[in-house]
Amino acid sequence: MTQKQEQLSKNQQIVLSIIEKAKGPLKAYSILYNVQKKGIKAPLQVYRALEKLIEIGKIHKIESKNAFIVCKNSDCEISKATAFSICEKCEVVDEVSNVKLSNYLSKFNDKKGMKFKRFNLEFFGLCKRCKIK
Amino acid sequence: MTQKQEQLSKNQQIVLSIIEKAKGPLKAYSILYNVQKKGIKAPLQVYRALEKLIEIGKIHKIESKNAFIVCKNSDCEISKATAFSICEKCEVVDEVSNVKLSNYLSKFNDKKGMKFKRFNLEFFGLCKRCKIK
DNA sequence: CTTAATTTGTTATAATATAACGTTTGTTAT
DNA sequence: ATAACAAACGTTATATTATAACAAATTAAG
Ligand SMILES: [Zn+2]
Ligand SMILES: [Zn+2]
Ligand SMILES: [Zn+2]
Ligand SMILES: [Zn+2]
Repeated sequence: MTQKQEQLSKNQQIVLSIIEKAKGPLKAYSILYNVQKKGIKAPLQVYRALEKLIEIGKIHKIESKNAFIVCKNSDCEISKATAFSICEKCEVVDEVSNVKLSNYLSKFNDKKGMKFKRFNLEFFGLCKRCKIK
Repeated sequence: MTQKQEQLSKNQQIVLSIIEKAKGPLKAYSILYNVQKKGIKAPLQVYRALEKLIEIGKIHKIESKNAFIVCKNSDCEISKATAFSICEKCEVVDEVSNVKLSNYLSKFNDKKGMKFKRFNLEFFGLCKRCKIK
């Protein structure tokens, strides 16, 4: 009987729950400070948990910010197709869930004969709130 | 009489020429080692040049690799719309130049009322050479 | 139980990037 | 030309992000 549902380890659970509670992306060392009371003492423990959580699609890394955010789309086809909107002023980040966009990019083919397995897209601009001000 | 063509400073020229000569993306400290014979001694001198070169669209940052590559599309509308293909095996990086893709993404609108000014897209996969092996 | 794989704990260090300061150089307008 | 301003420079120190290396503990499977 194959275990389909990945079982998270203790550290993985701790790190995930911090990221889930956060309103926006968290940086690795900010996560570290937040979990030190729970027994996680070293950066590596955080980074290892992050690595696994990304791998199984529970969280994503916002590359332009070196920060980590929970996946809001039931695990994004295991992180193969990710898109985010990022406000350049207030830094609010939101995961873009648009099937058309996702399909368009997933089907996109390079002229050079390269077959893409994965993409990450980051949009930048001003969010509704910041536009008004 | 307004100076339309940006004139690069000495350090900016040095850093740009290193990046232009490179076959792929270069990391900041690798650039630093390469230019130490030319009088640039400190990381900040490199980072400042990189910042300006990005701003004027001469180079781009590959966010997932923390590396810098020359723009191959006559300065990419001043870096407002960038896309790259990245081989996960040999790490070769290529700038994707596709007008349809660029238009599609430039016109993409968020449901949340956010107007995007800029995007960066990174595709991952195996390049032609690496697929064969 | 045994073996292999994963996860953990720990120390140290590598790699990436910016703060703060004062100086120099380049541009613009008088 | 020179005063005023902005941009670029040089330098030192430090902050931030991430991984190497190794041993111990835990878990999953046969
Ligand atoms: Zn997601
Ligand atoms: Zn905002
Ligand atoms: Zn370009
Ligand atoms: Zn390749």
